[in-house]
Amino acid sequence: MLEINKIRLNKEKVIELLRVKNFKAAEEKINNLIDLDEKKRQVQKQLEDIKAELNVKSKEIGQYMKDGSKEMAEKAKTEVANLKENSKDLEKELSEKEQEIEGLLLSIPNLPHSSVPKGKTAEDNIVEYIDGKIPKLWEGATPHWDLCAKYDIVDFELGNKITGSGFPVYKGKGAKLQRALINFFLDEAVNSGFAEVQPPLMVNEASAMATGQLPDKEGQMYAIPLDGFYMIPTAEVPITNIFRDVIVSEKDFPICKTAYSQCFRREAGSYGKDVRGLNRLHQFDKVEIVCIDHPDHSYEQLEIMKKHVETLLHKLELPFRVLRLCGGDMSFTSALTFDFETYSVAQDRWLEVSSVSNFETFQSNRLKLRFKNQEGKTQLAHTLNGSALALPRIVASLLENNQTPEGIKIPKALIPYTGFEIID
RNA sequence: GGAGAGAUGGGUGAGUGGCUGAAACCAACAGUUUGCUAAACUGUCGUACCUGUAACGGGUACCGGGGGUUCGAAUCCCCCUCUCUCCGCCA
Repeated sequence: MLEINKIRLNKEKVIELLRVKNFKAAEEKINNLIDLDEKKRQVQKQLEDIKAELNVKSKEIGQYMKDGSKEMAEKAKTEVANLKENSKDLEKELSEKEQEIEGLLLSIPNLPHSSVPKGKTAEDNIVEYIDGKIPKLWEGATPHWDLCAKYDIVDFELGNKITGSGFPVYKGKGAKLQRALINFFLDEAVNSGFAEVQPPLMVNEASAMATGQLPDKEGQMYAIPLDGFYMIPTAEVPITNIFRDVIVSEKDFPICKTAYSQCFRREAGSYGKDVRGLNRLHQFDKVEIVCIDHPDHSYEQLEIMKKHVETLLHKLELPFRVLRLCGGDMSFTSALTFDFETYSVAQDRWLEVSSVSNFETFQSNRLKLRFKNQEGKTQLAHTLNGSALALPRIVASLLENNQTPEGIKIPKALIPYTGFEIID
């Protein structure tokens, strides 16, 4: 959520930046917002003046009662009654205005960083660089879903029976590979200075609201209405909520956390080859990294996080490219996002395996995550997060790229974790 | 799931209708003293919003959350959430 005061002070700039994000009706909404805010403040001032008077009068009544001057007290009481009548309408108006403003603010996306390219769709993203060699496959090479069946390591049909599509059952070496990747990613993150946490997989409404899943993305999450909980779509939600309503100490920056969790996404509306095999699941595993940092240093931290993801992909020996997302393809909450995509040879396509973003103060404003700056004032911190990494597409790429007539070769870095060198 | 107790500022904890934005202690921060550390002493020490002065000023709200009673609520009433203790169940 953007800060109303900043919008007020930089109206033109805000509108201009919202256009980069292809936000429709930017000018109209911002004007409306500023107008509402102006009126709200007028009403608030009137109301508070009345309340101040009420408070004074109430104290006087107390004094009259003590002195025994009943008449004076009664007189003051009628005066107070009138004031109260006026304040009721104002109070109603104020809360209406506040709700309207809140609603509007929630509907406005984060402002893009100055380096974000203009553009509407994924086509307009900028390829920053491509890293690694794309392997040549042997003649009998097939997409990962065939390999999963061939080696009996991921069973989609069985998952369909137990739950439904998008809930695969990992078996044998497939299950072990999952465990290996999770441990590998966690160990790497911890070695890079991220503190490990194991958060709940369900969150309450307040948490989902604070990180922006609610109200707009409600349909993306699995809900448990009986208890008012939501299954987490990413560990970002519980980890970031550690810092909800918290004032951190400036000397603790950067605060870096990592967590493994399973993630649950309804992915309503997805279909076709995009969702085949491991490409898109309703339940999947991911190791997430989250950082909280000082506004002056958050973009340096973003680079550190990018480097970390790069290192993981190098160690897994996967070819990848890094995209700087354009305004139209970025998420609602992000100010700058880099996507990492591995090349999955048998499918002949790039698969998104990580997304690393700086949210600046967009999340922390709703979270009320602040720190005391050097002048002793509280100020919103910057939040960042990234996947490091999401498993299914990594598995897809590993299976496809490393397939040989003898079986699927495990990258060196992973062998200590799997305990085997080949899936056959 | 049953019974009871409770929720106050960073922490402990006082406060049952106006003198309480909230005692006291601890922690923290700043200063004085000291050869350094420690101790002692002095001071500061919640958040948000509105307003804006020559002024570090003025105002409003907040004592788990929401609603109510009252001229006036941390204090009384109702609902909810959470915590603790005992019992039950259980990996």
